[in-house]
Amino acid sequence: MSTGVNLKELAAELKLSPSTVSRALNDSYEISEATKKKVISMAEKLNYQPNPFARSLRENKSKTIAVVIPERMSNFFSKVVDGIEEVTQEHGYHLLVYCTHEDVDREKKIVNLLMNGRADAIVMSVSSQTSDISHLTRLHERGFPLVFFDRICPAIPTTKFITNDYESGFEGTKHLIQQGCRKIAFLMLSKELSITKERHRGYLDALRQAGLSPEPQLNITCCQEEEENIESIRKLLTGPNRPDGILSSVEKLALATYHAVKRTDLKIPNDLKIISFFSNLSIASLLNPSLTTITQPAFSIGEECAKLLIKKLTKPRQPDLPNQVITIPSHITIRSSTIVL
Amino acid sequence: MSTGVNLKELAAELKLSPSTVSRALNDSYEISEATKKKVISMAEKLNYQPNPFARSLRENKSKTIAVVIPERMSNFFSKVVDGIEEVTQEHGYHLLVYCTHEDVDREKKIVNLLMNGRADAIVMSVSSQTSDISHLTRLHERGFPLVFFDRICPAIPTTKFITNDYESGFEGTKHLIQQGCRKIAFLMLSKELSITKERHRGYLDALRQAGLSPEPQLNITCCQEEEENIESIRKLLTGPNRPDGILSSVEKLALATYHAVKRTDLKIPNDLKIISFFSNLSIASLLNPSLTTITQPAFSIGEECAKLLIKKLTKPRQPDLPNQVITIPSHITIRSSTIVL
DNA sequence: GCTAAATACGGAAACGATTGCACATTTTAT
DNA sequence: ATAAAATGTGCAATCGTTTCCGTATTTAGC
Repeated sequence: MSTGVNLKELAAELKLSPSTVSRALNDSYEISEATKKKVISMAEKLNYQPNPFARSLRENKSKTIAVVIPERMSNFFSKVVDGIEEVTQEHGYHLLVYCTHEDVDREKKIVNLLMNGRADAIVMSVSSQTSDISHLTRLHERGFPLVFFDRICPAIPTTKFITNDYESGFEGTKHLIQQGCRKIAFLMLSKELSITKERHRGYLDALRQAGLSPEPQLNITCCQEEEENIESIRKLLTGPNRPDGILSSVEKLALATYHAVKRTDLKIPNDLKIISFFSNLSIASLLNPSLTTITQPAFSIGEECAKLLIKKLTKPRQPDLPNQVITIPSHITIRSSTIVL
Repeated sequence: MSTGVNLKELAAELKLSPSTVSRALNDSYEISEATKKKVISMAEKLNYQPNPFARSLRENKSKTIAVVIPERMSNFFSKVVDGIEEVTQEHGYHLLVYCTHEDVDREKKIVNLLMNGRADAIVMSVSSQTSDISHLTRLHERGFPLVFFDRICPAIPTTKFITNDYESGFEGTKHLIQQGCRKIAFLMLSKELSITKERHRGYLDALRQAGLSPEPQLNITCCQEEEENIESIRKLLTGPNRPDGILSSVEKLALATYHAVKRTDLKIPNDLKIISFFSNLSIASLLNPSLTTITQPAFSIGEECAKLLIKKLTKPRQPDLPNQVITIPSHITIRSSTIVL
């Protein structure tokens, strides 16, 4: 419906051939400065816009990057996408954004759809339900540029961007121990997730280093239903084996914990201390009491993913994306949820 | 790089012509069931994926919808996009998502980029800085399918989806008055915004109905810098003309108000009552005190936008999008920030 | 003054799909 | 038995670019 002029019409108007006009617009050395000027001014006058599909078809690239995330209602993922957009937009790239809602089947469908070349690359964070990664290996084996961030697939030999999950888990736990906690629970979304594994490893090592023995009942695997999570945590908090500290490996479980605590007569931080991976600093300081957070550099992670891909896609003869894990450190901000005054 | 088989190769493999194969895959009546079977099974075997750009070029449609929002870090906009994706995905549509960061220039650039047909339609919420809407009228005049939601352009004759802003502003203010407020401030992002105007109109009418006179100094226009907003609000709260109630027309300003209050020794709800348009229910109830909210049906808004566009784009001879405003009502949830026990 | 190179441009193929038209074969109608 | 219609398939144009060639004109070199 939005049919402006095309190259042929523009050429006819200029009494030139389409090939000349195309070259002029692409600033080819074969075209004289005089005709370049004429072509450009006429193109502007007629508001010529090259058809992106014709170009994509011919050049076999779409100037589009697909972003696949498990949820939109998360400060972390929103910031990552902002970071990606910040650098891709400068280079004229467009962003297709897909949300899996933590559903592997949806993830597979999306990935399979993307195999037809609609996007030149994918940057993704896998769903918490993803254990079979055949759809991703297939994609990668076809040579499709793919980078992971945060929730990565270690088995796929490409570049991954993460934060220092192990250290953060370790330091977070250590902080709780230093504040006097002896029974520390670990909250996670899924055991499959790379981030859970690493953060949990840090948690365990910190416990061991302090001479505390890990208790399996203190590891809580949550689900997608907020209400269900709140109840699981409430039961934990009112049960016989009540923790005195909580390390939450994802943002939403910290909020669930606050909800759960409201249903008990426990007080944070006196009866329970909590620290969480959390990206929404404004909210963290407004919670009551304010939440001690491990803040991931979400925006930077997005930027780095995008920079790498842009380099790969725009420079002439780039090698495959190297199989490496790039770590951008998080930082801990201590607030009231772990400090008894 | 991800070059699978194309139609010609698939046809060669089957010893058929490309046209026959194309028709078979598109379930044309001209092709016998026998060959359809053969073609389909071979297509699956070779994992044939039609090239989306060739198809788009030929059919002059992209199966893509562009979404333009002012920010990603907002529960409201995230939910709207989720709603849009929910219905578009079913119909095989893809979503290009752009964020203007409340910047008109970025908005114009994005809209101009979209004029080349990369997307079949646009669904958008304008930036708070948008007063010149020439880029949008141009788009619409070219016949480009365009729908607005929440922050709409009343001057552009197309379909817009909003919530009952006037009534919500009215009822919210009325609620504050019923709780004893006499000096009610109104917080907004920009006077230009459709939502500000309507919500403010409701606010003014509620004041008048209660015999209260509106005071211009109680209308606070905020900006993009959270810290700056917090300080403006703090000054308001500690100044000589201190309000005893606040109606915040957007989510982020409610949070800024909570921050500002923390810097004073005022107590919510005793010294100050607050109600806000707010979509993150989980957070609203965790704030201290919990926040009385006007909740917009974000997901439904997204769904409705998408349903309308899908109908327009997939049914054969659809008329232009009608010039109408469709209202989906918000609802007020009273919590502690407006109720003195 | 004649060849060689440089300059500036046009013609046409190609990218991968869809589709109007033609055509051969079979079926139906008379 | 023959014309007409129905069926199943192929050829080739088309969508709007880019780019490989080819070529005409000018400039340079000796």
